[in-house]
Amino acid sequence: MQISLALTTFAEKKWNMATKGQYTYEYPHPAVTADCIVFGYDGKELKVLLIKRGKEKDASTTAYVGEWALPGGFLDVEKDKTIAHTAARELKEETGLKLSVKDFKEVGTFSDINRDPRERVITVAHYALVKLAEVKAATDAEKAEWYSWKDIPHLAFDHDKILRVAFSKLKQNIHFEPVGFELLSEVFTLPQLQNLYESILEVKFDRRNFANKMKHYEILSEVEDDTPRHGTRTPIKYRFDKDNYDRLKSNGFQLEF
Amino acid sequence: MQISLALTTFAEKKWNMATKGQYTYEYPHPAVTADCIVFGYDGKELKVLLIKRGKEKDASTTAYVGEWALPGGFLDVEKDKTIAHTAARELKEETGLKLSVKDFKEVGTFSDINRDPRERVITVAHYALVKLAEVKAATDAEKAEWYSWKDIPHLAFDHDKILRVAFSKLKQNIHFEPVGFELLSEVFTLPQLQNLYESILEVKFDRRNFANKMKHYEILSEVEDDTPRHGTRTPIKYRFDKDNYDRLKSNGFQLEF
DNA sequence: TCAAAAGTGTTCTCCCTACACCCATGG
DNA sequence: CCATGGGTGTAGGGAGAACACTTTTGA
Repeated sequence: MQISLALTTFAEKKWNMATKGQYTYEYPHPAVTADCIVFGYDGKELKVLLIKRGKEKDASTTAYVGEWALPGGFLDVEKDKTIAHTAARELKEETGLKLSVKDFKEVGTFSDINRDPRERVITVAHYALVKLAEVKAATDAEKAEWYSWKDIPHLAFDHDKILRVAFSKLKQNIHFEPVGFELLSEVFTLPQLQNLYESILEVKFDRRNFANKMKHYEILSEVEDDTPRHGTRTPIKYRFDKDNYDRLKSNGFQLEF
Repeated sequence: MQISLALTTFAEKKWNMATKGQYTYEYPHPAVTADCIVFGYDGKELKVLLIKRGKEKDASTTAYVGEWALPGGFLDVEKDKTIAHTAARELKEETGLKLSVKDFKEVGTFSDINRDPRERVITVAHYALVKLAEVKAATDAEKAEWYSWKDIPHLAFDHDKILRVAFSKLKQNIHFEPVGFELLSEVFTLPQLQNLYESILEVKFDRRNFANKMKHYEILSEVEDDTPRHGTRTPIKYRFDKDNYDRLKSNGFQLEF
């Protein structure tokens, strides 16, 4: 719906400009976009959702055609209640992924005067954390692709920089946010949780210490498995204890690593 | 310079609109502003720099005339290299305070569709920390006023909300940033430093534990006073040991409170 | 003279860290 | 059968938290 509107606007640009003086201001305005950094985790690696630019837009008005980029697009001045709504709407349009507005956390504003060759464009970057297993089917493989964090291609515009900043924000927020909740599937193992923290924080932890600390927080509860474990080779499955987590959080807690 | 340009644009709005079709886009663009939250500390209380709106602009085009607000203003699409440059430029124009672009830390974007009654305006809030004693003389008392944090009046637009968010960002960043360096005058006392941390974190510390911890970091050095202290009633003066602080910081340290 | 402000040191506890062995599975 | 992956417990050290008394000055 929104896509077709954007397409029309772009396609009609030439005669619009000549015949209608559509939107006029007494001093220059920048264009404003929202970009999305969607992080996913498959139990092994941290991943990011990227799109290939220009597949379906008029190439003459689209920069960086054929390059990989972060999903995102222009603020709808009349309809988007906030810039986070822009992020959610554009993500849906470009990748099929439907997230709630409050799943987006603001990363920051990128406003370098020449960051877009077409006109002055200011972008507000947002990141979101998703359970990869649960959303993979919902992402439109025609347009979007999940890239391993360690294997990201060069991106269009200043999106390389935006991605780096988004990752460092995630790295900071991991101390205050329930990152595990949001990235892991509902049932997970301790090694998976540890690997996730190690991926984001870019450090290695001692297995025993990590397990001790996690147990100490009392936010994990064992999932009783149908198949009784014989050895220790197959890891124990856990799920988050949301009640305990919420109680900790409301007391102003902080995950320390 | 920029002020006169803005004034002209505003004053000429009516006939500009009619005679010139100045800046036209094929789809609507929002206006973009930068707002500044300047925190200062006088050794007793945390303060914020506010301006009174509309004293010198055409009232018919200015919203919230006569109310207090955060300093800030519109992005100059052609000249401001980044939105932080907007913040620095507008702060200078509106309050006389001249800060470097890198003194501003981004707080976030405020984009509610109705936050400005005139047109869609998105603002990027920035905070800055200044040594109140050193800049007080430089702020234009005609236009701007320093308000104690505990005594802030109701503000125009959504600036109340912006201020709250800025303060909570400051509260977070205090764990990673040398807030003392930036807010305290060069020479200060331990009680002042403690009071500053208590003001920002909204907690009380035990005097002895606070002193122990600070000494342990080895980032304070005593300033030998000309007048030898008789009793303990007059506090010892310190300055920051920048070398030690930088060394700690480069090793990835974190102030814990 | 009394209240308020500032300096100082010790003990206890808890959490973080370092560290090694066993078991089961799959190749 | 051996390499890999996963589970588990303990001892030591360091840092945070709790805690009281003395001195001086200003009211």
